[in-house]
Amino acid sequence: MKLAEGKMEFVQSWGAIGSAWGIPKSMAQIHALLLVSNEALSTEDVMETIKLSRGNVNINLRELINWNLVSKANKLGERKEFFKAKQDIWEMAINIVKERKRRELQPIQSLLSQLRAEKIEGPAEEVKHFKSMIKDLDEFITQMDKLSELMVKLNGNIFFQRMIKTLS
Amino acid sequence: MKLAEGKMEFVQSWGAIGSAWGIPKSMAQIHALLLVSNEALSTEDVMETIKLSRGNVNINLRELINWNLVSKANKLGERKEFFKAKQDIWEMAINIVKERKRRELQPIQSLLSQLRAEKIEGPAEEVKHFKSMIKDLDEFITQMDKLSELMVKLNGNIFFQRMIKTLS
DNA sequence: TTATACTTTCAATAATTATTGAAACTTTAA
DNA sequence: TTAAAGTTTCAATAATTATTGAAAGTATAA
Repeated sequence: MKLAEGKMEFVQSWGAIGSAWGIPKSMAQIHALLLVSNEALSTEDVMETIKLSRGNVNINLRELINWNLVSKANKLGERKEFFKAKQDIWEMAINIVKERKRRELQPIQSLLSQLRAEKIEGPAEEVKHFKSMIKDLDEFITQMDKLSELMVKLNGNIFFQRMIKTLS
Repeated sequence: MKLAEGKMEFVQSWGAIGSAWGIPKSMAQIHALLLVSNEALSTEDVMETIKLSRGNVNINLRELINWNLVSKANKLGERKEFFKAKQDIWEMAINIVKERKRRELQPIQSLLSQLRAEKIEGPAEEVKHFKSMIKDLDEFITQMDKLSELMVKLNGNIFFQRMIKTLS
């Protein structure tokens, strides 16, 4: 298999996988292309390689930069902007976890703490069930939150990585 | 706040949150309703409470059963089927993790192992970069896979839960 | 066996989300 | 300055995904 084919296969599949992760297909494809590219690419390089419109590429590159998965790079003597994916996989994962946490965990937390603060009126038995459900969820989410922070803190800690590798 | 209002607020918000998690709104709403309900509900109970079509409720209940988040229950002397959410939050989380693993991790793993097996032709330097990217990703995904298995195994292990609570 | 209560299916439709592309804006070199 | 190169924006459109509802299917009691 030619290198170019391999790259394209990776780009296409990463796009499909992205969809399953709730990440727009183009965003995932662009990220994949930058990941497998040795050097920084321009907007036009990306547009041509994966046949996307300028607007799409521009918007998704910005989003990738927001997620801290991609950074701008300048090439000597070139006026254009170039883009490069951060290469450290562990760091990449941390950033995705952070982003998911923000999008997925935070809204739950604020809902639950709001409901916990309410005084609920109704049949004692049912109120008890409702309250305890909310409480359990809240505690669980708090634990997940801490687990993800732990992961961030242990970023690159080779000992921890070995531990996971060994266990299970 | 009345109990019924509290429940409905929870159901609505859980639906919105579900969307952010890539779970169909109706599915999340139905799950939420069953979570806060003291007793098992029939298809019609669900339809009426959250104003959804019969087909929708039927399909999503089946999906929730597949995920092992809901189970069927029979009521004495009733011909109808009733549905009840599994109440243990930790177990619920495990099942969601399993499902996500299946949907999100497995496709990546098969893509990566396929690409690792390929002989790639091209400029040595670039091939090296491509291969090492694929390898790093594969190793990382394997670690995540093990971490999730670990989580499943430690299901309900109060010691582990305390550890997380303390750390971070 | 048949009428009834209940469940499932799926083509049509609605709702949501992603993408395009052309116009407006910004920066730079001459 | 201003022309050219480059970037950003966003309303319109396309693509995808969820939902409906009516018709077909199944199980049960009499």
